[in-house]
Amino acid sequence: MQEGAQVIAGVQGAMSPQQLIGALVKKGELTDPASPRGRLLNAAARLFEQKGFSRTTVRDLAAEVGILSGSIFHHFSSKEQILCEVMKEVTIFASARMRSAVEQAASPQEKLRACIQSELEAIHERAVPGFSILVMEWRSLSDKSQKEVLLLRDEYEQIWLDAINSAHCPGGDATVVRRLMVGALSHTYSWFKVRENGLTIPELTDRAYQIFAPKI
Amino acid sequence: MQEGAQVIAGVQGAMSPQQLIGALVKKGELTDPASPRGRLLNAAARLFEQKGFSRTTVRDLAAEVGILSGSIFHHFSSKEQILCEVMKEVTIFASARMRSAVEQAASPQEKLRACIQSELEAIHERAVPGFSILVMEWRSLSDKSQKEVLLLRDEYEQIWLDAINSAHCPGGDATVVRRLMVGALSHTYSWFKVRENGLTIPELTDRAYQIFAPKI
DNA sequence: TTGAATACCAAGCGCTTGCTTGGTAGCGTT
DNA sequence: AACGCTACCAAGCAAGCGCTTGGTATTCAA
Repeated sequence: MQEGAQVIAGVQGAMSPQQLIGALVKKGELTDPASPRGRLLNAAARLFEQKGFSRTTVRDLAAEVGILSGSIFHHFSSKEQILCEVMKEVTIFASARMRSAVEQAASPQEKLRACIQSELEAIHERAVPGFSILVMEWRSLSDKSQKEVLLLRDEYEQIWLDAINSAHCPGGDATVVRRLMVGALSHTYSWFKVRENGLTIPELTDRAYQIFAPKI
Repeated sequence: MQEGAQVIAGVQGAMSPQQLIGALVKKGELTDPASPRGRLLNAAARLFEQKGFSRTTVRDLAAEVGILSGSIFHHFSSKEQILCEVMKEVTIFASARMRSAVEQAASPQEKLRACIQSELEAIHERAVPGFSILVMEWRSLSDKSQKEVLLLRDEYEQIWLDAINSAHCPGGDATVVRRLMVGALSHTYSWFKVRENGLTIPELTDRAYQIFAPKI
């Protein structure tokens, strides 16, 4: 059993989101989504993403999980701490997801494409609920919390930078390219809808790849 | 003198922001920034951009122009209306600015480059204070206000779409390309700083152009 | 000289906000 | 049976919020 899980973990791309979450929970890197704290974090991720951090009240959040607002502060010390914890867990999960997607890809070009698709899936599928919060609500965090999240964020960005460098994208150094790309991709949250019978995520990935990847 | 101004207006790219604002005020399209209402709108644009709409209180805004909070509602019916008016005036000004920049450019490629540079200047120079609000605070507007702003926004976007189409950018239809671009460019607000002795705006324009324009 | 319009003050209302406090029900351990 | 721990409720506080009301000083046209 353990060995079987190891094998599956080796080909992580084949892991379902639930499997990946389970593995990360076991390692103690994520909060169990079935626990009271975990349910609060998931609900907060959804609400902060839908309505924005400052337009979400602790009463909204409490109602979402079926408790009273005061009870939230048995699990968290402040509303801002909830945002911080959400961002940290979202980052950890998105990193693990993208790393496994990149590992599955063979060529540098495919790795870059995997990054793009992984981030788009994180934003639009249920893959990583709350991912867009990372960009949209950054200013709602205190300086102290920003530093905490940034430590985890660096891992995530390093995967991107490696992919961009290896693929030899145009537009100068990888940092600038990545920053332009994170803007382009995260902004899709406000206009791209999966359900409409228009663009699909793989198609949108293609468009972005055509733009950012080197044209031969 | 008047003729001289006319000549300069003909080559509108040479107009200073103050001249352009003056012309638009004369046409009744913008509020006079020297009027009480105009000073409130300018202060609101600065504050909403710096701190975000919901983190800016009417008391903050009142203090910024040196009046009491209640006096604001002599000029506006609600805080949200202020945001709406700011967005409308910002859009009108940015449209006029970009149109003149595009008219000055000769080739389709130069027109696209002019669009990119104009939008980056709008975001980062004092050129169009509050421009980033258009993207960042969109969700803070009511549906009704969104429609009002959208009418003006369409003009602005049409300039972009024409430029993208004429320049034959990769990445499929112009609408998607523009949407990826607006994300990339507006997100620069949170990482690009003019003062640092790093990238300049023309240099950043080049990077973005290299990415989005067709490579030969 | 009067009257209307503009721009603002002074005071505060009603509501919502994040958060606190004191207490309790359920549960597993000893 | 007694304990301690977790998870929660019930009630509400203090502060801050957008906004209202009634009144005043200044300006300018009639």
